[in-house]
Amino acid sequence: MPRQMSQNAARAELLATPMQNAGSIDFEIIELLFFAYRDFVSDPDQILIKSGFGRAHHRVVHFVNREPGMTVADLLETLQITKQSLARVLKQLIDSGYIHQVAGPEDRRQRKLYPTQAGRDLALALAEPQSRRIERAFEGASDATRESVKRFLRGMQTGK
Amino acid sequence: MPRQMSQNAARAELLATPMQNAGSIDFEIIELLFFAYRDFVSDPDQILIKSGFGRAHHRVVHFVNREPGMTVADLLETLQITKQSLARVLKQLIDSGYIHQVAGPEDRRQRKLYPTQAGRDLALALAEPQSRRIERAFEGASDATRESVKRFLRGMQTGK
DNA sequence: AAAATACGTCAATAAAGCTGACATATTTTT
DNA sequence: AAAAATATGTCAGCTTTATTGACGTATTTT
Repeated sequence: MPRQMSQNAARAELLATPMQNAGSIDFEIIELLFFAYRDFVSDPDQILIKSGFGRAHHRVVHFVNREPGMTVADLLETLQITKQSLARVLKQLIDSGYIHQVAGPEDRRQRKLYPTQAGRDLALALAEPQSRRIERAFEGASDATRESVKRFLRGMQTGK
Repeated sequence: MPRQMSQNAARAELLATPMQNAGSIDFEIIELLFFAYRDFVSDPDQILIKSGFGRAHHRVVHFVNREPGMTVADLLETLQITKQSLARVLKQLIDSGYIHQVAGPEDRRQRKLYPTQAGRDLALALAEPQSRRIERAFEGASDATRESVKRFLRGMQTGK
């Protein structure tokens, strides 16, 4: 009987109705973004496990390859993490020969970051399955549709 | 002179050319997805810090609200994490009164999960800024465009 | 009665982030 | 020239979120 009562008391507070698209909130697209990104990063994650690297290494290798010569400060800004968080990951990539540092030619305090050939190869290998997944998602889509998706994704950024 | 030489040796391996859209790989959209998701989760993150919760709690609260009565196994499948990872987060949410468990009516081994009113309120509060951001990204877009974006995001999922 | 299932939990570990503090080299400002 | 600011590196300690492996309990299925 006491157990029965506490169960009833609890049940009284519970909501059994699904939270649905209400009050102008589109829960469906919120979930779609979650699932899309979850699977999007799962591809490179599998590859990275073999090298002993993680998602953080992927991001660094990617952006340094996209913009060789970027500084540590640029990278911090892009990734929106702290200097100390980046330090460990960056050091491992430098020690492993994927990234090199060069003192800035004008401002010698700066450390400009460049990929090695191994770093370029790694970045390409990681991008490939992601690219395949994106192509699959775009299958049959027009150029206009592709542009619409890109415009949407750009609009999702805070900096715009 | 030795310093000069080692610098030259290093420079020989470096790649100064940006990794651009080549070999059918669209790096731009890969980055757009990264930035879009980075900012998309930053909104709820700010709110969650106040409650002492994290991103993991958000995901659990969201899905339990979306599908009240889902089991622990359902949640593990959805989030694609391990039972032990979920355990701590779920326990905290139950102890804090955001989620309740009820033994399954047919299969009493199951623990069906339901939000409390506080849990529903939290899920809504977290979804609101995300919804605003999505609306901003869709500003001026047609219904057809919105559908195209959703179709793309669906296509990004492994399970499809 | 035995096996499988759903869940909970203990222990140990790792990756990735954080804050704060401080050091060094270099450039800019006063 | 001296002082302040900047770019980077590093030390130490901490937190969150995840992992694997092992084991226990209740319940259902075989």
